[in-house]
Amino acid sequence: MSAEDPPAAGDETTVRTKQNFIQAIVQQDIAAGKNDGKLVTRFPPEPNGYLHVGHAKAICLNFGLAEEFGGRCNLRFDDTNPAKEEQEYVDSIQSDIAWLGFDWGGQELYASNYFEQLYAMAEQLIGKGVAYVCDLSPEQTREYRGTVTKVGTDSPFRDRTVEENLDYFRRMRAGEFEDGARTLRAKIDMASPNMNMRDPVMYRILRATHHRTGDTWCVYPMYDFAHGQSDAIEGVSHSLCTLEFENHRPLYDWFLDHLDLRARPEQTEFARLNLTYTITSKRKLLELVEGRHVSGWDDPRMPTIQGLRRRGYTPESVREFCSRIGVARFNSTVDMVQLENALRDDLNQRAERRMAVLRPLKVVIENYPEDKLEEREAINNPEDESAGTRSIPLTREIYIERDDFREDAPRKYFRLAPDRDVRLRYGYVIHCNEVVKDERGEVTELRCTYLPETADGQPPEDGRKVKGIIHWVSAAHGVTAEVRLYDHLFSTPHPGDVPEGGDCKDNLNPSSLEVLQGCRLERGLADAKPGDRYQFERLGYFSVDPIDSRPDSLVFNRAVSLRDSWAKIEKKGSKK
RNA sequence: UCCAGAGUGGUGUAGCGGUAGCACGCGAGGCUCUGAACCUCGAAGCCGGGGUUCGAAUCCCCGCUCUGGAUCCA
Repeated sequence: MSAEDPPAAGDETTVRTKQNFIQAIVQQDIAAGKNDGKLVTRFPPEPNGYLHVGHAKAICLNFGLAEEFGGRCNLRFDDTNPAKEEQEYVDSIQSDIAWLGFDWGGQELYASNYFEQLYAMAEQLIGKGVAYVCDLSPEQTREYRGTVTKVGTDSPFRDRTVEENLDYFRRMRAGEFEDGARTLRAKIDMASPNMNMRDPVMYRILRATHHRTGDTWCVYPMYDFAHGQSDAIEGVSHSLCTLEFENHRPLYDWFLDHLDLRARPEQTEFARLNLTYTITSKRKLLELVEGRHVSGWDDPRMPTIQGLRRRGYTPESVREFCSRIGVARFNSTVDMVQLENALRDDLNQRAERRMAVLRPLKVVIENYPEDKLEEREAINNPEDESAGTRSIPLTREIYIERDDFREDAPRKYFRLAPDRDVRLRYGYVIHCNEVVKDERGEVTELRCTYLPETADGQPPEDGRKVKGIIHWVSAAHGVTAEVRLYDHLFSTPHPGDVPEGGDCKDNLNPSSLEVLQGCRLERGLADAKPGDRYQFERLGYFSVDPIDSRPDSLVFNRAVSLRDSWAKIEKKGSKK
């Protein structure tokens, strides 16, 4: 580059990297020397369900920040409610995070690790006179709390002495009282406009076997009493959570203020991810699984990490998606095509091309000798020369896609039709002479002739223009497989928007799954291994189902179709 | 009704007092042995009203709308 050259548009010195508001906060805090200039974040799932794409956003945020600023991100299971939590979920969550490509240092943490310390903190607050044991029943507690518009009423047990509270709390731990008989509450303000500050419960009595601590405890801390202190214990500097915890921040800070903790984590909230045509609610996803509307948490139609994984998504594409959608404080719904495009962009670069005919229609090339077999050279990936080439056999009888033939070709349709031409990808131009039908009038076979001079992309001698190019598979050499096509799980963009008494399940898309048998794949695909991904030319990206596929009966999942501008044209035409 | 938060093209996101940018989507064209990819061009936006200022998406005030908040859930 000569000295006169203007700086390139992408010049690093001229482009300020765009950052989201949390990156900005972190950068400022580090510059200001907060937490000795060290960033520590955490991802704190409750092990009571499978992770979904919304969690992926939080994971990418927390782990991504740690990577970017040379900090650390802890994986901490928020396991303070033994009634709901299970080891199975712990395992799946770890597997999902690892799949996404993040590293928590091999050492997962648990809020339950801190039960003893949290208990001591509770006694400390009792000692300070800011926590008390309350004998109100759950129902009474609710009544005394008031409503959003009506202030609460002080509990009659609010003014017990420190000694009395300590005694009761120790006996709670010792198991002297029934489940639900007493609670430990923070003495804050029953008239606070923030409901979370109306003497929130810190501990409840609950006899349930905990997945880690077994039966050693019968009192368990509530989320609010566990989360901030767990952050502090771990030296977390930035505690990122979703918007619905905004009203909890004063309480988060209150506990920290009243305990003598060295570290001072800071909670910042961001908007959770919503995606069109699906739901990101653990509860509702569970309903779909339990109601058998899907085959399981890993059904390829599910927005769970396991579902995306099985469908054929790459971890890179999910991370790229998370980076594209950004992070903000505004509740928003991201268009599903964003996710799909992230996958397309990734696989377009990396996936090898193959030919596959999903709905086969036999074509006999009448002037092609029966015993003739040509090996045609095909490019494995036009985006990556190093992927090389392969050879595919061409014979007299082949299969083409039913959709690539129309008896009555609409305007602008430039594939095969009676007395029309089309090019076989990597092969010759063929001309359709005759349409063979069965007694029901259904097209069963096409009789065609090929133009020998049109090999290697050469045009027909008579100057005819052939615009259409279609994929095909030799009838004698293809392998048969099952292919599963997926569409949106819900038929409406905002399935959660339902009228009173409605249910998002009313919006389920009845044709979200289409199973195709007898698909014909190019011969080399016989060796495809579970999880392998390919672009089936002109169709989309497909991967071998890791659960149901067998070497002798392959099952492919369509992860995402290719963009289809013909479908768009046709749709537009039919509207007019 | 009370508290908290948020409103920038269709969607998502930058901008932090000085000509409103990016991505996807959309439209038009080009290229192409994938109607893909790629390239070019284009349409489209600061919730409303007042103020402060030479100058406001940005600061102030008043509205409007949306989201969240009453589990011994997280």
